[in-house]
Amino acid sequence: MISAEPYLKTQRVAQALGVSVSTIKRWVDSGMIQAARTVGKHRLIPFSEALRLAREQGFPEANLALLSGLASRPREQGDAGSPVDCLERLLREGKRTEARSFLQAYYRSGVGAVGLADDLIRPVMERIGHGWMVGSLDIYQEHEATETLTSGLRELVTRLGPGRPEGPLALGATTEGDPYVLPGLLGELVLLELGWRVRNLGINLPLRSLAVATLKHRPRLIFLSASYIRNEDEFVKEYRSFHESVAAVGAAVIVGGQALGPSLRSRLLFAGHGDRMAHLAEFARRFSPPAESPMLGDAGL
Amino acid sequence: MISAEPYLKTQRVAQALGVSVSTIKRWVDSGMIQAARTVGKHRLIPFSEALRLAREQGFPEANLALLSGLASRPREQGDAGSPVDCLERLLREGKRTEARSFLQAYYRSGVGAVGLADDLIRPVMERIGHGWMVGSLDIYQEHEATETLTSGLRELVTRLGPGRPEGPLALGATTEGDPYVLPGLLGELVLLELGWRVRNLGINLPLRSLAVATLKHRPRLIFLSASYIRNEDEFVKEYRSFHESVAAVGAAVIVGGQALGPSLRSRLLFAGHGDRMAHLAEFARRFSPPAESPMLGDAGL
DNA sequence: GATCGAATCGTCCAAATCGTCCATTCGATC
DNA sequence: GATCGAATGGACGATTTGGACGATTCGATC
Repeated sequence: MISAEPYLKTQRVAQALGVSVSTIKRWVDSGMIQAARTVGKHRLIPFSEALRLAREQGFPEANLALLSGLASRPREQGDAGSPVDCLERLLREGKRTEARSFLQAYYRSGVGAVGLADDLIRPVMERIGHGWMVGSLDIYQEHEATETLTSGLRELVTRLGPGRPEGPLALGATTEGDPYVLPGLLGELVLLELGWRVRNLGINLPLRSLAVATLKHRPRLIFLSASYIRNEDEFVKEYRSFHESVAAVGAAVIVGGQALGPSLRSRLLFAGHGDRMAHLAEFARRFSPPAESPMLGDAGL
Repeated sequence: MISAEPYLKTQRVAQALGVSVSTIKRWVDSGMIQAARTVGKHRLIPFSEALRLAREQGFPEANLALLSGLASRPREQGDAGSPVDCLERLLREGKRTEARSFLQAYYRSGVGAVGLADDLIRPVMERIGHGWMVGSLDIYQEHEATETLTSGLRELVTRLGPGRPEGPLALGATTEGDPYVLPGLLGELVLLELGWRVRNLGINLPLRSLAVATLKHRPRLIFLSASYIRNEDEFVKEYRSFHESVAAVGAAVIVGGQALGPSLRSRLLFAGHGDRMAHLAEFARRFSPPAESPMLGDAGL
């Protein structure tokens, strides 16, 4: 269960990040952490800010469990094996609540959205997909696994909040005919964690419509997931038209997904491509705080 | 009614501002917050005061709306008209956070899952769908609206929890080729509220696989939503095979969705049919022992 | 109108945070 | 090796906050 505690005090954040209270206070005062103040001048740090800082600064030993008020979970039954093994087992057995708890506990352990996506969810869903192919799993089990993960990820997305109001904007979408929600959700999570504002337009979106949204919202980044493409030639044609709108507003496109093999990619124009969320994160970092954030100027951390 | 209750109690404000109840009481007593009193000395804090405090503390307004589980908003902007009008406007304008808050506030106002589904979400989505048809809305806006509602509904589902362990089991699914997630989520919400355990197998599920799941989990009820059917004859054939499995475990099937017109329905065997969630609820009540409804209170967030 | 659980009341005190100052540490530079 | 600037961690009294307590009020239900 996700803690309902929305704001953290200095000591909590200090413990979580492994620094002193004084340092947290100084970081807040210098603007590195955006925090509100109580009438009595106490600092209130939004959960999302603490989490963003923890990931951005790359605290490997950050005890993110403290951020959520989550006591370190004792090893329960079923925790044997690697995290991937464990989650796969829970999903196969249809243990939704347990799977969701495990998912969120894993996230809290400090791996961040990228680790969650690339090291846990992706391999698990590959295995489940494989099990479905070879017949050891029924379709409904694959559906149920997706449903469970979707539910857990949406909870995390909601928890991370709408993003920083002044953060750069990213649009996310999945191509027409593509029914896979998980990549879009994971992308949203990754970018939220990096301080972006994200509008995830969901699955099965025609590129024409994504172009309209691009012109209207003028994002700095667009992440497009394509796990399935009905007609490649038609897709390429629509993509080129779409890319004109993108160029018009100066946005960057990063594409991903199994459907975009090398041959197809060679016919498209985009700023980045990646199979993993790590690629998306790396890419986004180059685009996120270059101009406006004074926080990186003083600290070469 | 959504627009009643112009005052907030101490606890609400405390949660919204991220401080304790004691602090709110002290602030009111010291005059920092102007508040009225009931005859029994309870503090009544005008929403505008809470809003002012939130601004002074430096929190974005959206946070306040989200965290206070807002049952009422000031009439400043946007709340004019019926709840349907209001939610439609928020969705059209892409105000996700506000729309989600509104959705949840509406639910908390006591209408229950059935009222939420039939009186708010269904008409709103009909309007949005209509706007898309006539071209006043782009596809991405329809997608975004669905995305927003999905997110809000999932949050409610998660909070209603996995259902009572001893409650009767229901399976939910949406037919193959049907991409609409909302009916399934609403059905899940309705049944959870009635004390059922629910396994929602999600969209785009072949009936063959639903049959397998039925044999394995042996539910008492199956709710099947069909907004789109590719091939009616094939569907009828598969449905009959599916219904054998259903009969084998003694489950009841209730079907719904636009795709199931009268002519098609006459060819199918089911225990119930309904266009509205009220039908599903009524039907489910007959199949489950009288259960107290675990309506979600204000303590959810 | 009577009843009952949940929320709030007022009051109290321990605990946490405030701002400030200073010693220490760590690189970079001279 | 010495020096300097920047960042950190800890200590100080003053202030603010959070939680506990029994009594009271609210609100929903019968």
